[in-house]
Amino acid sequence: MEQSIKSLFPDFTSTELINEIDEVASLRDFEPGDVLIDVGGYIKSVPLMVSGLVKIIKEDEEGNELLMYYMAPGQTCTVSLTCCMSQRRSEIKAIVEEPSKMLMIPIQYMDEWMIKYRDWKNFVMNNYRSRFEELFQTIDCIAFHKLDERLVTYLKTKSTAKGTNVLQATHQDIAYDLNSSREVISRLLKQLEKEGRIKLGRNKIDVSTL
DNA sequence: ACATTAATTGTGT
DNA sequence: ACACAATTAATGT
Repeated sequence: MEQSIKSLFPDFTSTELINEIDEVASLRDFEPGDVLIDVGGYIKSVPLMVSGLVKIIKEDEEGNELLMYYMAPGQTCTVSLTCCMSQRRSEIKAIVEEPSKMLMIPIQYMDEWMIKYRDWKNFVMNNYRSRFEELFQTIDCIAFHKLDERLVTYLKTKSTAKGTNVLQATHQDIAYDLNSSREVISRLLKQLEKEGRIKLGRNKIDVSTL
């Protein structure tokens, strides 16, 4: 246990911190479709990702979604950190995409750990930085690039996040993530296939040649 | 193995 | 964006 925490979260250097995590955290399993946190919700525990994949989306009043970024093993939910520190409600929704395990840490430890453990603070800050970078990239993509380029970026991001070249998704799923329509995605995918950049199949997209 | 049906994908307007 | 056609996978008989 101790070893796996160390290798997953290299930022944790002090044994006191690791021991305390070991003590107060509970390991929980999540299934695809589970909602970690919804818009407007408060949070009671901060998750440390051990395995799996979670997607973070922004949702507007009409229920239109937009993929923000993925949360992968070794990371934490930045939003839940801000939420618990300032007692604010969540602006986003987190949906489990692949069976996942996470260490749940009750939020009452957060304030204390920030002061007590330098390495915890580092971890949180590093996490912030990488999340911000990802977000900037996403914003850049939305603001300055056409949908076809966004789609390519999306496919690349998704395949690295999932660690596979064959993505399991319907055109509709992708359309939701990019806040577009299914027909448009179908046509763009078809185009990419014609260009020989991907291979299409029902419910799957082979991205290995992208 | 075949028919039925639901889900996914393709296309024209 | 909508309507509909075509194709594919899943399921029952």
